Amino acid sequence: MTRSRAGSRPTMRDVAAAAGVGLKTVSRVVNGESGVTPATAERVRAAIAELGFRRNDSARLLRTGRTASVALLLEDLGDPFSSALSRAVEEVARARDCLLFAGSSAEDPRRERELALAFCARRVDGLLIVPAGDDHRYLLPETASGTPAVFLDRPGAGIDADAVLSDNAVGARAGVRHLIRHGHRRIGFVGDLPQIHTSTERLRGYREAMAEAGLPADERWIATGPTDRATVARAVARLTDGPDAVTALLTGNNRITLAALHHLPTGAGRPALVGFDDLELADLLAPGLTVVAQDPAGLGTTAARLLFDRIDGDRGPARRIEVPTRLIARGSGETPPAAG
Amino acid sequence: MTRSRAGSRPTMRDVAAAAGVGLKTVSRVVNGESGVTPATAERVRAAIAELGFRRNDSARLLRTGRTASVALLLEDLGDPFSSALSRAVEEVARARDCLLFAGSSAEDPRRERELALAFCARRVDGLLIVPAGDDHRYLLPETASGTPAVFLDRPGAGIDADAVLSDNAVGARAGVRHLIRHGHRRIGFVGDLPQIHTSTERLRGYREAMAEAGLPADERWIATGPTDRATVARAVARLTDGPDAVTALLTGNNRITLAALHHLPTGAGRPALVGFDDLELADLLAPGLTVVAQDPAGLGTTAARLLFDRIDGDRGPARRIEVPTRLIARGSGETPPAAG
DNA sequence: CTGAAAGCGCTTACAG
DNA sequence: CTGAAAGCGCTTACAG
Repeated sequence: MTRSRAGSRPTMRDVAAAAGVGLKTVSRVVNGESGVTPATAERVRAAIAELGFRRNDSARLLRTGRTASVALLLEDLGDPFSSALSRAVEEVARARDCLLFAGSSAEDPRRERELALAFCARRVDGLLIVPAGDDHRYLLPETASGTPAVFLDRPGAGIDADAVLSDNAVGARAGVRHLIRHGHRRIGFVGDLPQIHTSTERLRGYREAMAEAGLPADERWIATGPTDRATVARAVARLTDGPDAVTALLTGNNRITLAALHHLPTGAGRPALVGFDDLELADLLAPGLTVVAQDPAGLGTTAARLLFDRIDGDRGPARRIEVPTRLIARGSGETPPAAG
Repeated sequence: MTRSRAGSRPTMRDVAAAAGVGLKTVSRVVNGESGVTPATAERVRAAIAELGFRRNDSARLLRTGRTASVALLLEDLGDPFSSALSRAVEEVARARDCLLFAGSSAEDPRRERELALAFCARRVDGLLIVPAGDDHRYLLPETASGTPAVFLDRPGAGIDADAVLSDNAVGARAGVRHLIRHGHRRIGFVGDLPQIHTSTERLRGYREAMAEAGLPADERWIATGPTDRATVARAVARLTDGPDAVTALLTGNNRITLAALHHLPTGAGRPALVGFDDLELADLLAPGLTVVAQDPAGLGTTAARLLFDRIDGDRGPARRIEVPTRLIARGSGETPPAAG
């Protein structure tokens, strides 16, 4: 080994010296450019192998002006929704030889901002954001400087940017219609905090379905708030108790559905249930869990494609794309209303 | 706006010109270094605000020699195990102001290699790998050049590197002991392909538990192979049928457990079941699913800490750390053997 | 076919 | 307190 300094990596300059050629010739060989005699190329390749040289892409990209990377900012990289979405984004990025930075905001707006700006400082080619905060004006200088951003799952606020969303209202409406079709009239909705966009949209779908069927949507049948187990348990208990108790429930997301499943009575007295978001094992429960399934992979793929269109120079007006949800009937949403 | 060129980002040089100061003074203000009069600093800050300047960290890091990023190479970013692991790694990285590249090998050794080398070419400070291939000599030049690698879930091959693994044999042994304790004597094992390290280790644990209880481990009770639904269904049918049918099963991973749950008879005739890997909703099944749970977050945290120790200069011999698994009894593993 | 010079956007080492 | 020069490891634009 003729390494200049041990522990530090050889550079093109080292290779050039070892092969007795100019820097540019090494660059030509490394990049497969034409105009190098086979003999010279061979000498260069030998030097590369001997030194264990690998081109520093960070340096190359600095010169080139792009970074061949995009950033994906999620709520929580560890939840199934985020991870299915990430996987789809990765696949699109990969087809473009683009690497992926990933990070979680942990639902903290300040952390979202810090991470997003850190990615911008690295000069990622584009940004995919599942927003936690409700003010994204901090991104205005970045998008104005040419770093496109696409919002996912929820729209950005205070910024005119692309957004790729589930058709939340349509999906919730479909879920409630399904319950109505199975004979339910008193249907409850348990949702997330009202300041969350998806929560509001799903509640809107619930109201629309009730209205179009000529059913009242009694405010006592609607509960929105934190989604921890205890709070949801109380909400479920309230809605399913007393003379005006609901006979069916639409639960507004994954966590709420899980909490409800734990606290709902089992057996004949159990209200019908449709959950928003699919769950692993949902088909193995008894009865199987009927859900309005989102398509996280579809969201990821759509958003990533849109982002790359922007990176490629699409300057059209901001778009909002809705990705369809799908009702999957498995049993829990098809039980008839209990007598009463 | 006095931007030099629209669409392209302002640089420190632009800021310096706008503020009428030298480049180095801008650098001082941006980095919060001392030795700038308040008045000068104020002029610089005004120029920064007016131009919408944000320091290019990629350029800074090129000069500095590190990249403040690590790469996480998973089997599939979209599966729950990977995503829980990623989340833990991210948290450790974040505490070090380090960004995270993430990628999936999709269990393709060639893709693993491509991605790993692409990360090395970006000069990540370190590499975390859940290996797909069984030959990692391609990494030798990289680790020799000072990019540390830590293997996760399975050890690397052909390279003397750190590895952080689940205590697979111990966990499987605990699962089988649990079944024995509940009266089972004929216990089956359905595992992944024998060339997979975790599969072999879990099978070893199974054999150890049988041996220490003085029970035969009839080869007809052991099935290893692909983990698609159909293959597992056939294996389960074979093991649970006939006069020598097993009364209990240890399923060697998540996918196998799911397939088994779909194909096992329900009700009284169902064999007892312990699954390796926990599943969401496992406690809502009837009976609840008894599992040997891995600790993906623990794996991620441990591996990330080890990696940063290496990045910080720890040159000690390669370590192998085993992260404990945990038996969670929920019902399916506590049913007594069916008469016969 | 080959290579010296300049530059990507910063920081480092140094001089005033 | 301030800044001009050199350099991180490459590519670009150009000249031989």
